[in-house]
Amino acid sequence: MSNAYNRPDQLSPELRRRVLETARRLGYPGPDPVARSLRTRKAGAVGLLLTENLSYAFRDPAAVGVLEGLALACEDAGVGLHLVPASPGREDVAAVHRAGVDGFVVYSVPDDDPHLAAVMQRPVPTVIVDQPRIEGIDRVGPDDAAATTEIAQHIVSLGHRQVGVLCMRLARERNDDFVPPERQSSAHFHVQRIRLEALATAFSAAGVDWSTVPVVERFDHTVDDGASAARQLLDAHPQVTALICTSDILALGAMAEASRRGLRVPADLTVTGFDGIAEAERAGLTTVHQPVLEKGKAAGKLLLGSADRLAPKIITLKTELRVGSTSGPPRTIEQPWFGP
Amino acid sequence: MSNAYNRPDQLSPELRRRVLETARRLGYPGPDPVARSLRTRKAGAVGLLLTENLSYAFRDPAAVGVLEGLALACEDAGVGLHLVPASPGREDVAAVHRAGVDGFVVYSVPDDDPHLAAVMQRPVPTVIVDQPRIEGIDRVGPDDAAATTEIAQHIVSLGHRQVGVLCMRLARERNDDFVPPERQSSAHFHVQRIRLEALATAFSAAGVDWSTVPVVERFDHTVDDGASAARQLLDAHPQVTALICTSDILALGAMAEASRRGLRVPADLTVTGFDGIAEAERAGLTTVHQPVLEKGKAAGKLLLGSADRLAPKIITLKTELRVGSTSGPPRTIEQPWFGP
DNA sequence: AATGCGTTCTGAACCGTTACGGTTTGCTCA
DNA sequence: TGAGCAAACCGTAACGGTTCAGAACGCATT
Repeated sequence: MSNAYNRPDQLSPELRRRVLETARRLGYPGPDPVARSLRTRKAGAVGLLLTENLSYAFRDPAAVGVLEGLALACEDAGVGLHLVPASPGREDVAAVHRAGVDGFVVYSVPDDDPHLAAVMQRPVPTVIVDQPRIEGIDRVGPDDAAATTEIAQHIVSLGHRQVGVLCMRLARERNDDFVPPERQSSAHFHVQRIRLEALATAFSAAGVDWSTVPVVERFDHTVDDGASAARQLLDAHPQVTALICTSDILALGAMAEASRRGLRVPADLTVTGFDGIAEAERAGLTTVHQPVLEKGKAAGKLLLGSADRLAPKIITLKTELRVGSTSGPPRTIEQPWFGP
Repeated sequence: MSNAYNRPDQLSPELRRRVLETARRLGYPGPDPVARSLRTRKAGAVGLLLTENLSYAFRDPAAVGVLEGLALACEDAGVGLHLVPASPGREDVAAVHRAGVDGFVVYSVPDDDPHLAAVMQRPVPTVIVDQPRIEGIDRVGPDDAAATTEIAQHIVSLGHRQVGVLCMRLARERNDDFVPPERQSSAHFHVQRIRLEALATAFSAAGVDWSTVPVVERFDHTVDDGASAARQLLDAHPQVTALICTSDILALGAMAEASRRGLRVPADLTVTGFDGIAEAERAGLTTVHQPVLEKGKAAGKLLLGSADRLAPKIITLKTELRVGSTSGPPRTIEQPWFGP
């Protein structure tokens, strides 16, 4: 039976024909994939865990890039891609347990997420993209600290000393507001924490007191949120000359807000992003480009090829600072009352 | 064992504790999802078949909307979404057979696709989104003929008689060129065929000889392809006053090409789209809006709730003609040599 | 003490497939 | 004619759960 379908060489064409013919007559729909999976111990699918409304996942070009790369790798290997439902609010981990997959790719998840814990319990290989970084688990992502340092030094070298930061979600609890120092250092979203730390280090080295640098956080990740974050920051700190954003999406929002206020970029305000999405490129945004498609592809290949590997593998992706037309020297502050 | 995990009420807390304790000591990773699926005959996932490079699927906002809606429905039901690898070129149908899913959603597939045939052979419920329309199978989608007729009548009533059409892929074989009549009527992509037929009918009724109307096809579905299609059409038929596109993406490309040529929209050229994606809305495109998110959601709900339903269900979505700033009366043709 | 009843616990059957190894068949060659 | 051997065929045992029937047990009632 099985042979007739999967191993034509094991039986004569005549028998095969007969078997298939009667199978058809009996209305046999072909081998059951689940039973096959049980027997062969291969599910033929990789699971993708991302704790995020799928809505946002699909809307964020960087996330789409990763997804696309992963899908490409799966396609090559002929395995399916199983999206595990795990929206931020949901504590129900059953979906992770239920998923019939040969491995998991974890993307953009806070390090204290229960879904992550559930994944780690499953006896299948796991690859983490970007975050969180966990000891002994395969990981693919850029060197966020180095890349962020590069961008910070670019800003510093232009002469900026009054800067502000727009960042993405730092923890599972929503905080659409300024970020106190302890929340920065205890952020559960690893990538954001690393980037903030790198900024702190770089600016401190340049003589800027980091505790005076305003950092505004947004839970959701849309251009509009970037704009509102910029508004909140600039309302409270109109003296800042550069807005460093931890993503291009936020940066695009910041630019929209700048133009709304009549601020010229970069003459009045420098804006930088992170990721290097196409839209940012078109807008001439100064940003750090990272190869998102490659990231997803690498994750898929790593996972699919991870059979009987001993040491965990870490893949660090190349990033590149791309200086666009949104960064320049700070405006000279007119101080007429101190004038000659 | 099983009870300890899934039916705590069936045994004493003491025994449950002991069972779980020894399970942990033995390093038991929890019930195997595949074995469970085999026994319960529920895979806990729905398959999504779309014969398209995932790349394009993710790039097309209309497709993303459908995907998102479907993901939402899956999330609600706590089931996974299994993306079946099936790029256009690939004849390998094994992935469909291998997928451990409780049902399939088929989206944007030509009616002669082998993957579709494979899906139909599987003894699980299937829902088709948009196309192809198949007798006896659940379907969710708009009334393409009616919506297209509406837009055609809009164009006609504005006074246009010299029109051109830009359409998406009509068959599995690539044809980035003008479309002869027989290819139009035999198109394997049902939605495109219906729309072309509706246009033919509407314009014929308005006294336009459809066989003289140029139709240009593009295999890939990007803004750039829309632009190149418009270029090809306008180069050969500079007299057309309206470009009807079967998708917003193509229409956006057409507008880009119009501006490249120095044609004012709508003064010199009317452009219309189809879908009502956000980007089109922003551009003020005259288009037919369809609720893509609802479409995906409806498909998911239909599939998940299709147990023991007898008659196939057809859900027809509301569409709405949205007249924007890209359609207007045709330019008056200057014919100096026939002047008074 | 025997009976009845309700709860907790145990064991075996079953889900549909593939892997494995043993048996049959058919052929060649001494 | 029969040994030797390869190809073709077939039967059976897992894979790891869930389910369900019935055994064992504890307690109250007759």
